[in-house]
Amino acid sequence: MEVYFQLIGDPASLKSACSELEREEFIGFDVETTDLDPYKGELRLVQLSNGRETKVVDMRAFGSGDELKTAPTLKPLRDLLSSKKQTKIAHNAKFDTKWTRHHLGCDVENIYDTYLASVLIGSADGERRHGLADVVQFFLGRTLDKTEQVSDWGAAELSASQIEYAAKDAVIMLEVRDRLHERIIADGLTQVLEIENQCILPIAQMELNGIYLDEQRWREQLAVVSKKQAVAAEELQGMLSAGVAQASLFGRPEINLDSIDQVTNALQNLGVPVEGTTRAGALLPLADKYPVVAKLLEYRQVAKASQSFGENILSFIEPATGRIHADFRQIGAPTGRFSCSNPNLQQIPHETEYRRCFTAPKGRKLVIADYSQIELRILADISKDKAFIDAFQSGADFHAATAAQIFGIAADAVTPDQRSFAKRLNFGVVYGIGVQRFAKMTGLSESQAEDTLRRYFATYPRMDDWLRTQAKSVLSDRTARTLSGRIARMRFNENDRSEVGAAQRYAKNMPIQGTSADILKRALRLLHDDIRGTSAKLVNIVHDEILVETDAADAEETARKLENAMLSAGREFLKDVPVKVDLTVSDEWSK
DNA sequence: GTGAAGGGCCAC
DNA sequence: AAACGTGGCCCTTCAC
Repeated sequence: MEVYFQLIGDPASLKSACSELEREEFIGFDVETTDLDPYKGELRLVQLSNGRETKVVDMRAFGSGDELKTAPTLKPLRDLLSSKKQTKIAHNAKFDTKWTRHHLGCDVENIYDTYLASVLIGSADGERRHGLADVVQFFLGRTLDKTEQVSDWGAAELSASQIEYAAKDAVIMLEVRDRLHERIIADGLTQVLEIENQCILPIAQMELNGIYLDEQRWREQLAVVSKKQAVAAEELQGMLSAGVAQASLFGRPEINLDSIDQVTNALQNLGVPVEGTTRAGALLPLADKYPVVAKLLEYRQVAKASQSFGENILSFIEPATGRIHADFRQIGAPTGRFSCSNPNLQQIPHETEYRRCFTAPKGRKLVIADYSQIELRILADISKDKAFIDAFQSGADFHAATAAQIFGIAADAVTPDQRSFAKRLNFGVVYGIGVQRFAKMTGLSESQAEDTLRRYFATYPRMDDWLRTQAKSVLSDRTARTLSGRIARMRFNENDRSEVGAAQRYAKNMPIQGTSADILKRALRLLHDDIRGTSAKLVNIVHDEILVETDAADAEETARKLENAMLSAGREFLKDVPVKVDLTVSDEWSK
């Protein structure tokens, strides 16, 4: 395929190129960089295409480092990218957007992400890869050569092949979008794609913002845990060795305490009845009778703490900012939930000792907001169950209300145990819990558990209907959708009871979990638009929780904006159930 | 040496 | 143990 491009290396050419492109409705957009990390590398090329010809801007011609952010000669480029008039089509636009924000100093507006579009379509199609070359192959039936992607973009002189490659990636975006968009419309995915496209900018900004971790506090906590681990390891080693058949010539045989095989073996030699798994839930009943089991559980706990939440997380502190810039995958799960890695900021232990290490720097505050019982509210709204909705509308303690209903007592007579029981039941229902699991969870006999579930579902008959409908329709449909239209396809062998059961539970849970993700993403955009230009910075999200860092003086205003964004987003989806957000303003990520 | 799988466990 | 949904990280084990 012949590629037409113009290499741009002077202000006058850039200006005329940008005014040409201003007249376009769609612009293919791509960048080439010397690193994957905008805090480490250089923005080398910016490519803009109208689908016929590509403008390849050589950024070195306009300055280096921070100069680019303010260079007046780059204003036409900034204006074009931040204009809402033309749609900028990019593949995995979070990447290009981060580089543009950090090196050019502007936001890319009106983004169409062909990567996210392909992922959304793929959820309905089944497994497929979503790299640009894969998408081009699948949707256009053409082969795209990506070998130059990993070439040296820091070279003094870029080769003709490199520039041609750069141009090609941008020019093809328009055609890719056209084909993807036919499927987006046909599959009923326009609303969810809009939510995703609008969410890119907030996430790109959040990754650049990073979150501040008080290294000294973290190290203090780590020291405490490491010491506990050493003590527990020593004690456990001693207790386990007693059961090993023969001591070696060199004294007590060492058991690898992290080896399930070796530990199981040692426990069995001591007469502890372990078979199959050694996970905490299974061992807990044995802990009373066997001190060595209790010690193992203690060791596991501190080992997990010091291994998963120890020194390693400190290595993610970016020297340039002193903060942690994790990777967020916008469609991390088919339900639409985010996933997070390097490090995973969504799995920091809830204990204060850990969370309090994530702090606001001096003069700043953290505004922390989370949706209250959002998944149960979604279930109430989707199922339109009157008693369920009433319980939320009354504003009463929802779990206590459920307890009162299933135990047939007055709301003010509910004991803490009964409330806790109802809470576990409410959560279990969202996951499609069955009689057996519920019985084990609560210690009830199976017939008692069955009876309790029957009473529960009798209390909320329309919810029962909805769950049953989901379980039934998935058998023929093999799909489930959220309120935004996000779709997930299930693959299962209809003759395999456990696979069918899993698909049915997924069909119950996916619309609930996924609608929660829809709402959060919508909230992130509303928040982004409302805090732009203020001291407030998005720093973390954890499924139903948003953390914003702000100047202390602006904390109250930021809190109001965050609450409003979350409530508005929730109300766009939930028509019959009130949305509730809990807010905290603090110096650290804890209450 | 490296990578995948399995087990376990952290979050919501 | 698990017929309770979604992720990622750490460690061991084992194959290449």
